[in-house]
Amino acid sequence: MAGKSGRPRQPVPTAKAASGSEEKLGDLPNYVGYMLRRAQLTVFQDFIQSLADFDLRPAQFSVLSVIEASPGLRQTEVANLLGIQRTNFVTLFDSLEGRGLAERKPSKEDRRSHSLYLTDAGRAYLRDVKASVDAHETRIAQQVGQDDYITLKRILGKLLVIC
Amino acid sequence: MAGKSGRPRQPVPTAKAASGSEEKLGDLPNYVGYMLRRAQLTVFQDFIQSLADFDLRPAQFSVLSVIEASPGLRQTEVANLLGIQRTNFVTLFDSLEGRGLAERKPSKEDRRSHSLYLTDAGRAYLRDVKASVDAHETRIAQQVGQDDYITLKRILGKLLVIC
DNA sequence: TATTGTTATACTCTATAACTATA
DNA sequence: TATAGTTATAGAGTATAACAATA
Repeated sequence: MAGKSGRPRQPVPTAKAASGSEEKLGDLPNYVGYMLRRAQLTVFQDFIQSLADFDLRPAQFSVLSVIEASPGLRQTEVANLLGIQRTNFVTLFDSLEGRGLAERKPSKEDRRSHSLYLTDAGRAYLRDVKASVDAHETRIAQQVGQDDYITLKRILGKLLVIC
Repeated sequence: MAGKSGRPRQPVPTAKAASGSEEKLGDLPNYVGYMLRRAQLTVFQDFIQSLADFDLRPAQFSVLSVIEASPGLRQTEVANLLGIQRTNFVTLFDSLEGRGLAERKPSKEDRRSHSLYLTDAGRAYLRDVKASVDAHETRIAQQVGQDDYITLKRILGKLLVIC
C-alpha cells in the first residue's frame, strides 16, 4: 500500500494517464489523497466551465440542490449538511438571495431561525442548470466508463463514513 | 444518471453513510463532483491529523515527495507537475527551505533556473513523515477494503486524463 | 522575444471570536 | 445558559500582471 521502506522505489507504471510526467512524481500517484485531490480539481474545472453561462460555483449549486430537495430547512441545518460552517454560509446564501434565486423566510416555530426556499425564478434557473450539470456528469461517466462510474460513486460513499 | 425530473424523489438508500442526513441532500450524492469533494476533504482531514506532529500540509508533502523522487528538477517543472502555478510555488518552497528541509541550487545549464533538492535533514524528516502517511494510507485502505482501494486508485487515474 | 524566478495584489475559501435576538 | 444568525477578521489557496536576469 504505497510502499513501506525508505529506499528509492521504481515507480510502477500503473494504469494511469500517459501524460509522460508520471515517472517524475515518484510514488505520489499511489496515495489516494493525492489522486482524489487531482481528480476533484479536474472534475470541478469541467463543472465550472460547463456552468460558465450560469456563473454558478459548485458550492452554490449544492445549496440550491439541497433546498430544492428539502425546502424549509433552517440555515444552519443546510450548512451542516454540506459541511459548510454556518458563519461562512451567510455570505454564500446572500449571493443566491441577492440574485433572486433563493430566499430566507422567518420560521414560525423558532423566531431565531430562517427557513430556506427556492424562489420561482430559482426553480426555473436550477432546471436549466441541471441540464448542463447532467451533461457534465455524462461526460465524466463516458470518461471512466459506465461500470467504473457506478463503482467510483459506491467507493467514494464508503470514504465519507470516516468523518 | 443523477435523476432527471423535478419531482421529489425518494432517495434510494445507497451503500453509503448511515449518518441519517442523506435523505435531505436530494440527488447531490449522485454527482461524482460532490462525492469527490466530500471524500477528498475527509481524506485530507485525516492526513493533516496524521501529520499534526510534523506540521506538514498535503501540498508541502507532495513537493518533498517529488524532489525526493526526482532531485534536481527546476522550480517551474516541479510546480507544473503538481498543478501549482509557478508564482504560488515560490512562497510554498520558501517555507520548506526556511525549515531546512529542501534547498535551491543554481542550475549549471541555465543560470535563470534553480534546481531543487532535499537536504539531509529533509530526507530524514521525510522518512519519518512517510511512516505516518503510510499509516494514514493503510487506514483508508481498510476503510474501503483492499479490492476497492485498488479499484479506486485505478478509476481516479482515468479521471486525470481529461485535463 | 521568450522564459525563470520573483513580487505585488486580489479574490475565494476557510477558520475563530464575538455580538444580537431569541430560546 | 444555550442556540441561530450575523459581523469582523485572519489565514490559507489560487489567479493575474509586471519586473529583472538570462536565454
